[in-house]
Amino acid sequence: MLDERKLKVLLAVIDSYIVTGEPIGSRTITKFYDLGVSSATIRNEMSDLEDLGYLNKTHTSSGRIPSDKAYRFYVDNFFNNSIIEIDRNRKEQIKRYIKQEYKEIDQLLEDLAKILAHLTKYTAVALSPQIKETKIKHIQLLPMEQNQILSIMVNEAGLIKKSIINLENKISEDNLIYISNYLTRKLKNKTFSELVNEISNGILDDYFEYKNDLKRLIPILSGFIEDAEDMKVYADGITNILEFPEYRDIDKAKEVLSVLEDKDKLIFALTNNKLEEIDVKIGEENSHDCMKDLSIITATYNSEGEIIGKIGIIGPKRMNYIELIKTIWVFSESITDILNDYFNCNER
Amino acid sequence: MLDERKLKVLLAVIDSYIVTGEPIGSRTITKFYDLGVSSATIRNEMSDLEDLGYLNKTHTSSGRIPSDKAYRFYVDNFFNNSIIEIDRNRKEQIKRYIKQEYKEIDQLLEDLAKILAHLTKYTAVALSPQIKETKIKHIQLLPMEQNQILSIMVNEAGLIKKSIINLENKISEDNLIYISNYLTRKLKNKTFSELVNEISNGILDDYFEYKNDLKRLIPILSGFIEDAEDMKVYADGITNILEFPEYRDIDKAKEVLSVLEDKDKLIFALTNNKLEEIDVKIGEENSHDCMKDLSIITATYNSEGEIIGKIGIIGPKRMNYIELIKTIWVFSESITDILNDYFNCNER
DNA sequence: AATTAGCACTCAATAAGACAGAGTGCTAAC
DNA sequence: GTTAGCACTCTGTCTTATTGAGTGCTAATT
Repeated sequence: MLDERKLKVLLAVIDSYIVTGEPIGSRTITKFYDLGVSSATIRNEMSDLEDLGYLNKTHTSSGRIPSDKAYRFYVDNFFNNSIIEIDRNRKEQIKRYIKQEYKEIDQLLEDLAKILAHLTKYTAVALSPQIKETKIKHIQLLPMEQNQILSIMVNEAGLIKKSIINLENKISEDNLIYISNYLTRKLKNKTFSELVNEISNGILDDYFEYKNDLKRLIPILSGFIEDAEDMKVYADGITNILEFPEYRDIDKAKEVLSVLEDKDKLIFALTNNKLEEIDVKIGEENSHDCMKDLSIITATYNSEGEIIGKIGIIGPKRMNYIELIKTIWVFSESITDILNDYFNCNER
Repeated sequence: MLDERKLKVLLAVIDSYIVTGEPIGSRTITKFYDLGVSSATIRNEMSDLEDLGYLNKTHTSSGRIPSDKAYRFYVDNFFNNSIIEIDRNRKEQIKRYIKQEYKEIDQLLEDLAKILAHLTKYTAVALSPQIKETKIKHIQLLPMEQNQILSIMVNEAGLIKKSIINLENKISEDNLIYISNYLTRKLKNKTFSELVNEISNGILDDYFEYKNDLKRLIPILSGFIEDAEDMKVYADGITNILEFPEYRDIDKAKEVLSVLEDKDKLIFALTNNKLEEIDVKIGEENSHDCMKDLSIITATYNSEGEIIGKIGIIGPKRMNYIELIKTIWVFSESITDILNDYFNCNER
């Protein structure tokens, strides 16, 4: 579609703009990129590229900057999974940071977001597992004082969802233990969202000696499970954005920072895309209008072969996509590894 | 110490600077504050106030701005607990926001920080209970797969601390239940930090049939309790700071935002003061150098009559201390109320 | 003796003009 | 098809002038 020279010119513009953040003109290109033709020729090519939608101008006599289409073209053509020979060194480096054993995945994600932000100088975000889609490993009901019971559910990621439930009548401790075991046996390895269905489909309807007690619990448990929807997102390095010259202007900065501070918007940005290992959303491709000047790269992480969460970076569209994709890939792999090493509480 | 006219002038300067953020001169004071004397007189008074350390100039011919000493004087003289007739309306307003029942105090704090930030247009911070100083209400050990056990501790604030522990040899389920009950009986209503002491002092040394199993657990539990130190802090409205004209300058903004984004610094700022119901730190009074241009107002919240956490707001030193103190007071009271209503799992 | 009018002086912010630098687009020559 | 050359454009920066809000001092007034 683009002949070789046009391609070279386009890459030169992208490359230059990524590092300097300034529009680049034809003469500067001839000076810094060896294309073997004069600036006038470059000028003509650039004019063509502008007509084709790959380049923009900031004003009539300015140099050119890449359009969203140009970045998309760049990413699509110069990134493919083969590029990612897992960078062992970098992976080791990350793992060195993560010395301590993590008791909770949330702490791990928070720390990793911090490291990722520090390493890339962008804003890093991490989405904690969508509880609904993780598998239950253990259910336990515990007696508290009065008529309160504590319900605990442990999932495959070691994440523990717990709640204090108020009942009208007391259930004896022995019964609770019995019911716990029964529930665990019946529901183990189902996801939380399956669980809600199964309960209403009567999976728990067979004969069971504490059935009456169980019946009183079920509506409470279901309700409790339904609000397992709440996802958590960890963001770090929000202020890194201010280092970019495009946000020297405080009003622009305000606009983008308030988006980055808004967890709902972050969650939306992280969930509203395909569940691909690596996903890149450039500018206008973001469904949220407030993010049309930003790009976001996300990678998924897995537990037991299932995608359970995401980690990503957000920044101005002008970013070194290929490098960042590599970095984030390493992070997502590291999370998956760590989940397998530390949190797995299942029959290996 | 200050005669009445000086006091009036000082209050005029503070009042004006709080609302405009601009240095104020003698003529402007005569125009907007009715002091019954000419600008020349005000000028002389202002010069005196400067000598006394209450006012500063930004340059030789600028108007005056209040010094830290002036704010301190203002807060000390015009705030006393009697000012706070609890504003019932505002309290009801806040409680309306908090309709849903909270299962976890952390969620409550996060939401309240958001509301407080929204209401005040400052950065709001909330410190979750210092686990070490809260009382244990329940201890439970649960068997997982293989040699893992799950340990759960519930405290008075409904906050649940849990951990997966790897053991070398399995402990039977019955034994675990027995041990759990024993631990709960022995350690209930002690704080986590007392617990560490008591364990090493041999509180668990009396005869107990599963003593051998217990012995294997104790070092693990102690270690686990010790890192209960990690406090969580929730911050919201960080970007509100950018609305203040003093942070039009991006470098100043960067400086302060990176402080507000740094959870360690926030925790330090929230913990490094007296445990008073209301504490106000103005500029230089903050021990951290990076906060010398900021003020922070904190209020404590209680559970069972014991202070267990704090909520606060951070902003430029130019803030309406009295109003904000009132607001934050209402918030801290609301948290205390909610903790008593929802989370209390003790023998009332 | 305290207050005030008057005046010289200062500093910051703003606006206007000049100018340099990097760029485009077009035309004519190679 | 390429390129040299040139007129033109726009931004950013530098200088200079001007205005406005302020101070501090002195001398006159109450």
